[in-house]
Amino acid sequence: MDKFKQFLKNIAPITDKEFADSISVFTELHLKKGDFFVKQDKICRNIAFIVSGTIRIYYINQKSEETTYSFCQENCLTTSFKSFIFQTPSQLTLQALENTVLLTIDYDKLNVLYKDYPIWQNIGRIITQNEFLNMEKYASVLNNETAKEKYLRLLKEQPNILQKASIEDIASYLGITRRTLSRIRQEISK
Amino acid sequence: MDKFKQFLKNIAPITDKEFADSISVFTELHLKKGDFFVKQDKICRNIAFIVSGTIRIYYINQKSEETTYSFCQENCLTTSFKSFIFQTPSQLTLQALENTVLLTIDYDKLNVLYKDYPIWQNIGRIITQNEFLNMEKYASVLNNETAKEKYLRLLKEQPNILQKASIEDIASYLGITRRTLSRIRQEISK
DNA sequence: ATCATTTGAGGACATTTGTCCTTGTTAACC
DNA sequence: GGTTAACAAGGACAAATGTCCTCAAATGAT
Repeated sequence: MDKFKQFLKNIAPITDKEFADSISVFTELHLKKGDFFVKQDKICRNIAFIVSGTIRIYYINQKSEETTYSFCQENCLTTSFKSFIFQTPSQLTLQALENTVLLTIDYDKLNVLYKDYPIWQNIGRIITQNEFLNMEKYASVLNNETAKEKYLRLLKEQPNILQKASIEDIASYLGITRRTLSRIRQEISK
Repeated sequence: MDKFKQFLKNIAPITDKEFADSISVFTELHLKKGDFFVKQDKICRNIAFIVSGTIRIYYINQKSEETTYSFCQENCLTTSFKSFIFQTPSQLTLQALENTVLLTIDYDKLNVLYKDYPIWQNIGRIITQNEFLNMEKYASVLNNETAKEKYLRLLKEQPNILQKASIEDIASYLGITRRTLSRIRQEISK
């Protein structure tokens, strides 16, 4: 709970009272390794704060290959954004890579918060902005960096992902093949 | 003006009265080919609706190369998003690829609209969402498509960009070199 | 514990892409 | 109108990455 409060306070000046009122509509959800938080083609009803654990988001691309969209870890929010905001079927799948604890809120309850607490409007807007900036950064990396640079960046930014995700998952996140990632790892280990 | 009204109505149900009140705080700006709308390291004070023309957004990457971030055309919004929302120096440069007509509004005036007209809060939120979804799409393309696929996609989605942007600009947008783009174009022309 | 399945490393070769360069063409400027 | 600079095409070779594959180790299930 404290983690979530701190997370929100870093976004907007939510009062303790507002937080206490709000937190009561969140639900704690425990996922086991391999469990799904959102499945493809289902409408994503919830957005979640990750208290602990790791969620892998992926989709099936035009070539029918699984592509990792992102790895979400502790102290981050996770959802199938497009599906959640439009309440349409999700193209993304969200799956726990390890046992994971979430604080979730569903679409209707979030809209009640938006209505009752103006601060939540700010929080919602800022979160969307942050998601945009993250995606912009990711696109810039994909556009400008070599396979090796992208891998080293991931190691630096999410060092523990290596212990949690498979080589396959990481390769598709970086937009390269397993073979290329294997070569890079070999080269680095020297 | 009508173009802009239609654009806004497609986003949120703004009334004719609200539109008439709002439009008065926008400024029409005419850029000649080559003129800058936003320069790197300056704070981006304005957001603009493109009435006609084309804006190229680019940045200098870690290897000191110009990288095209996007091509914005008629009936779209354009700004250096991060710089505008945080009012911090822009990493992006926005330049007209041809004579361009804009409707612009500055940061302070937009915040007045947010305050006075709740509908503008919605518009602002939805625009941010759309920007996110565009960026998500772009990242997905960069991650999954080959050079040729990316080029064909650009041809399909922004066919007239070829007449307006240089091969260099297009190559950096697609994350490939001039040489590769030249080969693709040769192959296609057969 | 045993067997089957999944996963990661890496060989061999093909393909794609990049680098460096030259050339011809177009466009811009005095 | 002639000169210069910018731009696009493409040759030759190098480097990076992908494809297909095998093998060994790790993991999971019975």
